Amino acid sequence: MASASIPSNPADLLRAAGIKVTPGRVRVLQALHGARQPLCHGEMEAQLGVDGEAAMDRVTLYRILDSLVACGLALKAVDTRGVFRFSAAGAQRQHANHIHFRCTDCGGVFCLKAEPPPPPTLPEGFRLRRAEFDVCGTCDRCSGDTTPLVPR
Amino acid sequence: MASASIPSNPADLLRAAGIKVTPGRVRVLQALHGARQPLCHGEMEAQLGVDGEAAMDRVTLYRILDSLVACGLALKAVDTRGVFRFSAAGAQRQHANHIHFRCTDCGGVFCLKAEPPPPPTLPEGFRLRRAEFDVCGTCDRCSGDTTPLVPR
DNA sequence: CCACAAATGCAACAATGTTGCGTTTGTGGC
DNA sequence: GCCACAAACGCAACATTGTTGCATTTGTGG
Repeated sequence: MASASIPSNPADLLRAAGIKVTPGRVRVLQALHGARQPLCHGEMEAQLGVDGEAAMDRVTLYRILDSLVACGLALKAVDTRGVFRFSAAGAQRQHANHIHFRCTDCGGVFCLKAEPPPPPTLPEGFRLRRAEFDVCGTCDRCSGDTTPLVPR
Repeated sequence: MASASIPSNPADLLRAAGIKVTPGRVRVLQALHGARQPLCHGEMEAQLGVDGEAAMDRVTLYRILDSLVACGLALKAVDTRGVFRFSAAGAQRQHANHIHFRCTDCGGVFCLKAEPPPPPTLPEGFRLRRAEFDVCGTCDRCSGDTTPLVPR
């Protein structure tokens, strides 16, 4: 097998990003890539404990996550409860060109066909970093059966 | 002047909502209505201190905010730093037909001229509750002076 | 005006995230 | 393979934001 020009295993990703390859970082990156949705700090701690290895220090985990975000290998966001959630960068690339629908009932995320709207023009001096169309409501299953969902 | 059928002062709003009218709640509701953007707990504490009256107990403020949310007089959301922000219910109506730009640096919210994009069509059975165009980056002041903002 | 439930103030606690500092470890150079 | 050094780690302590328990005060209906 020839050497991969597009690195995909955690160690290579870390090397390519220019930060040291440590067991902790490899484990965290693996966990992020294996996750089907962004993980918060606590979930990640639990996840890592399952590996059979000793649980990682809380602060170290925070620092690893920060370093991954800083070098672009991970993304940081905040959920509705105000907790930071981390996801592997690149995981969202496949989710680039369509809109997501979030079910507020079951928490599920669904991909819509529609293209995201173009970013708006900003006033002088403003810099756009991210523009996201946040669409939420209830999915087909959750809409159907029970919840009247406070129409007020 | 006839009795108002649409109550608008804090005390009447509280009465109409069916919860006790207390000085604290009136003050908080006034602050919320006077605010040009959602306030976090700390900002509200500061705001209330300015009134000349004694600052309110931290826990009491939390509970007042919760009670206002519970009876529908206030709305609770979470900002990018993971902090809860509260706004007067109805206050968002005047903010309905344009896009908001959120500065990730100073936390400020700015109103853009552009109209919000039309809501996407949903698959069968899905119910839309909210569609919001979330635009963020750095405002003119924060973009200008200091931060290189990790261009990497 | 009274009684009672609701609201408040205080203290303590809980969850999440950060800082300082001494020790360990990955990495480049030999 | 070995060394030195900076980066990463582990630990302890701290900071911020939000919550819970409980005794006291206060708004409201009668």
